[in-house]
Amino acid sequence: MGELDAVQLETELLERWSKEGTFQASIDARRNGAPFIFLEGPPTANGKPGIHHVVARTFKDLVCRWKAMEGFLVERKGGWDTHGLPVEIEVQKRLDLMSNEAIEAFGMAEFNQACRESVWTYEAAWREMTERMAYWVDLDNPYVTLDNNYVESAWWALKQMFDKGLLYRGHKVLPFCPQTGTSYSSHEVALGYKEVTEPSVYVKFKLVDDNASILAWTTTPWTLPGNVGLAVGPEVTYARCRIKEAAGEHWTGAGGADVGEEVIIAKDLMKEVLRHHVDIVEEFSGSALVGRAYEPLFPGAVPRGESTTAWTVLAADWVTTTDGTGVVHTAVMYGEDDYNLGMEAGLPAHHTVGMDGAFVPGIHPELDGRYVKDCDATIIELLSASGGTNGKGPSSGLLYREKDYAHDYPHCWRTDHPLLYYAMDSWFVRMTAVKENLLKYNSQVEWAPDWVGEGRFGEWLRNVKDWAISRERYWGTPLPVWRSETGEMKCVGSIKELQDEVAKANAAGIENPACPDDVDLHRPVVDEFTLLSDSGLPMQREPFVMDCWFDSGCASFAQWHYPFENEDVFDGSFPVDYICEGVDQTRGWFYTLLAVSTAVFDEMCYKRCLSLGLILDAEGKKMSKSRGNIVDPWDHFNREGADATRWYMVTAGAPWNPMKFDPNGVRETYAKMFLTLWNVYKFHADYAALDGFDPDSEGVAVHERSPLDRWVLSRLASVGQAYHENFVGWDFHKAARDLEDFMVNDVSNWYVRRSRRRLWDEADSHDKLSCQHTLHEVLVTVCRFMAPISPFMADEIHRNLTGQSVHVAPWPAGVPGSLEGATSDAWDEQAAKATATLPPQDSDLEATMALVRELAEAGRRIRIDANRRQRLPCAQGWIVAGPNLQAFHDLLAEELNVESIQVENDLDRFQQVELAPNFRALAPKARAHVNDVANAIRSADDPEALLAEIVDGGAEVLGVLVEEGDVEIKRVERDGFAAQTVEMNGADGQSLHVSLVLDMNDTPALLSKGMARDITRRVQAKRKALDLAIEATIDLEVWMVNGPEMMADDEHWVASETRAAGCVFHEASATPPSDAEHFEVDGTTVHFTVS
RNA sequence: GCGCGGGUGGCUUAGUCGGUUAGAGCACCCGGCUGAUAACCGGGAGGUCGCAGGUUCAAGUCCUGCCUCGCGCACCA
Repeated sequence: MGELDAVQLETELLERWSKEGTFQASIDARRNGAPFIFLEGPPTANGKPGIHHVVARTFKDLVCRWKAMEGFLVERKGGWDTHGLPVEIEVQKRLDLMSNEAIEAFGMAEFNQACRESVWTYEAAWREMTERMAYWVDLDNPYVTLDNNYVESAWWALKQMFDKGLLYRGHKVLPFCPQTGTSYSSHEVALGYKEVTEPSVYVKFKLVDDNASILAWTTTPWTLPGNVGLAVGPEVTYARCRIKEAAGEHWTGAGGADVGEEVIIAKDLMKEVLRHHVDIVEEFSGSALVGRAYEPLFPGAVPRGESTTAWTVLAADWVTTTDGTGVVHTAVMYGEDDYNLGMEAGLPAHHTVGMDGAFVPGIHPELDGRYVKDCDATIIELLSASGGTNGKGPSSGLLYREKDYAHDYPHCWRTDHPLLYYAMDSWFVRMTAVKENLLKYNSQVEWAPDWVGEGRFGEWLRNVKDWAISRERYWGTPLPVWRSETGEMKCVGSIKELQDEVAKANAAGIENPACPDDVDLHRPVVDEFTLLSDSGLPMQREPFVMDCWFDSGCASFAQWHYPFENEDVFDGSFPVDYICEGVDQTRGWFYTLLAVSTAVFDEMCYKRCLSLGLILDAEGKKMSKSRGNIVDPWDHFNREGADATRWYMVTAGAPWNPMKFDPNGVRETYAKMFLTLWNVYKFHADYAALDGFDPDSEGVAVHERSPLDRWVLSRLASVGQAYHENFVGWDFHKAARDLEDFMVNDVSNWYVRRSRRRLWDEADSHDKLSCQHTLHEVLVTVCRFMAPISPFMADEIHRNLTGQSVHVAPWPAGVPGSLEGATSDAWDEQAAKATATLPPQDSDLEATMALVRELAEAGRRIRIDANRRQRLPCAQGWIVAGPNLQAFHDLLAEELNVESIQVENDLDRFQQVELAPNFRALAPKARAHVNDVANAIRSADDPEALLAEIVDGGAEVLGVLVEEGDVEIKRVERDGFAAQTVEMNGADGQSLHVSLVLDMNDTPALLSKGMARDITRRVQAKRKALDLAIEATIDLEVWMVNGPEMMADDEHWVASETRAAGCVFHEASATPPSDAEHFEVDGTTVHFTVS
């Protein structure tokens, strides 16, 4: 029997699949089926694939394969995400172009060319991984987001939005990364929150015409030079406090206040903020402060311009007293609320910080030109100086306190630098205008798990913000909007339109480069076109590219170059049936798909979405390059194979739960599921070959087969049915765990073990044929069920058994996709049943066999308790109570090693009654006494008598009338017998107590027989050690010291079992040769030689 | 801070409507069985079911608070 080499098996199959075109065949075979549309979330190929990609691809693949087996037509177009910041950053690192200036000096065209190439860096690695793991997807005709066709479709979509008024140009405060020079949308920001501890400061804003200062708090000292206002809550109560005495020694950090100095702060926050003993001089509401002027902290940093409200106190109803001082420092350009308030109140809008993240000249000699995040200490120092930064503060300076403040702050998801909130020009999609539709379509999606859709994703949609889609970058889908000086705008939705507009501009005398049909829709090419506005002005393209999430959000139609081509294909495949990605895509792809389809088509995009949990390492830590705990899928592909890796990933837990990837788990899966399956198959195949078994020959009707056969077939049907239902409910892990358990425990450890002797029979027999058919049917069906999860071994075995690939085989639970009028939206159970191929179920038989197996185990326990070795037979075994097991008496006798099985009808001979309280029934009657009553029942002196009384109308126990339903009657073996009792659930739901009793008396015949078995076992082991062929014959000689009298029949039995042509049992006086094997059992020493 | 999902022997995990002694696998120990595979069977050791309260005759399960891990939201001053 050949050893299993899973890796070789798989690589050979891969070759075969590729030679035979099995993937295509599996699609073609369902050409007439109803379509099931899968949409691939495009990965970027400029990073190496890891084990988490294998997980996602396994779940994508298994659903597609499953649906295909159900008869659906499942085409699977691959895709690549090729634009965006990740690509640019890779290239920037490689070419050492760490700023936008550097890129422009290098040349935008050259830079973008480098990006275009960089995108494919790991394509080969992705392809190899994809093929090796058997993810069936069409990588030869994928959609690629950088293709002109794809970009053109994206342009078309933008124009739809533009025409609907959903695309607009705005000026907003956005999270901005000075390193990459670009702002981010909220879903990108969400990728980069990190907890940081930074100095926060309480600053005194000295009032003009008053000695008091208003205290305000900020966590971003770098925004202080930009301060132009203070916001107070009009309803909030503020207190004017006078410092009573100097602070104690516990003061830490910079800042302070002199005795007699006065500060204004929200009354509720005095305790929180003030570190001095103070007297409250006065209390007033915030509105009393409104309009008061204060001294600018950095005079001259912001020009006053026309503003009359600059450096005064303003009212804002969003000011709270949950933290800070109840006074909000307002720097118009660096906070969303600040900006809105500033616009309302007419504060000067002036940048104190450049796009490079450094202070602009003229702020302060010590700050100008420095990166703002490096200036915290300097600013604190400047404020603390006597008189403060403006020289008009108190002698204690303008800083009251500094305090380290820990909070989550957004960081650039690519460069890890802190983001700055920064007012800038940007383009937006008005998602807030279609919020209701987003919610409506989301509610129609079948989410797995459902709480992601309702909870996490729903939450996100309820808080939806306009989508900032423009990026001040180079490599991406260019924003197709041209704009004139006066703000006239035109959005271009196709190449044709661009050509028309260029022609129009050229006709008006504008000079433009050529615009051929294959014009590259990227920067800088498109930047060079100047178009003509309706009023005759030149228009330049808005110099942005799109958020790359917008690209992938267009995948459902842009993959088909819709609407320029493939209109019918698109119409037939939208919305898609199924997508599957990691839960981290909730705000990524899951959102952008829905956002685009809602804005463009006013429709949902996907009907079902499987959201996968994160992949953690064996310790439960997130896998990341920096931690170095990434698992390389090839470690397992090359050791246990892709089958075991995939099966492990599916069985490790619910798909949406975080998965701890334990390399040892893969090994375990291999040893259990795949070795077992393979050996069962080999067992079948070897005998089938030996006997010339033909599965297509006339079989044996199931009802004519042995109970063992009917049992395993019934189990197959039960497990298969549940397997299918678990698939439908997304519980792939439960399905696979149950199938594995069935394979290992029911098929291998019981059915095959019990059937071995049936196949040894060298003559053709009805029973042998039944067994072969049964095993054949079990294996074929198991292979079909497991094929979606682990497609290799299932195919190998299926091909060998049927001559056909499992991947074109039908799903055993039915093939609804092939039925007339089928849709992918619902499993038509009635219709599908007609095509199901599961064998008949017999639940009584399953329950009976469960009992038989328990009795067999009970027998082993009895022997251990009684210290009787397994191979020494017992004369007799009694089965007490329970159902009729006649059909299994032979089997049990063999398992138990007893000469005969008898049914004992007199229960009392071997069993006694035990009573247990039924709390559910008893509790309402006995109430607080239930435990006392329960104990009384349990410890009754004479349970039989008590039971009789209960049955006879009820017994009074501690004042409670105990009736039949109040107790559970348990029958257990009587003390003093070699017996065990097992419990089973009868067909009527009653629990039955069945005892097994073994006769422990020895007779010469039993001792002889037992010895024969021991000798046989040793000789067989020796044969195996000598590596003899199964049919090889031997000569056997046996010597015994202190042995039992051997019966002639037993000696013959030993000879025949061990295929001993010559077999000699020597007289007790004979001396064995010195090289004889020997062993000892129950006081007998046995020597033997095999030759 | 708010929301979601977790926390059950060394590890992985099951646990229904609240019901008697919390179930399995891996690893470990002892024993058995085997022409049966990296197998199988029996037994053992190993559990304050995150912590603390509460409801109840009875809580891994329900309620409240807290701790902790992960994820998400808000992060504002």
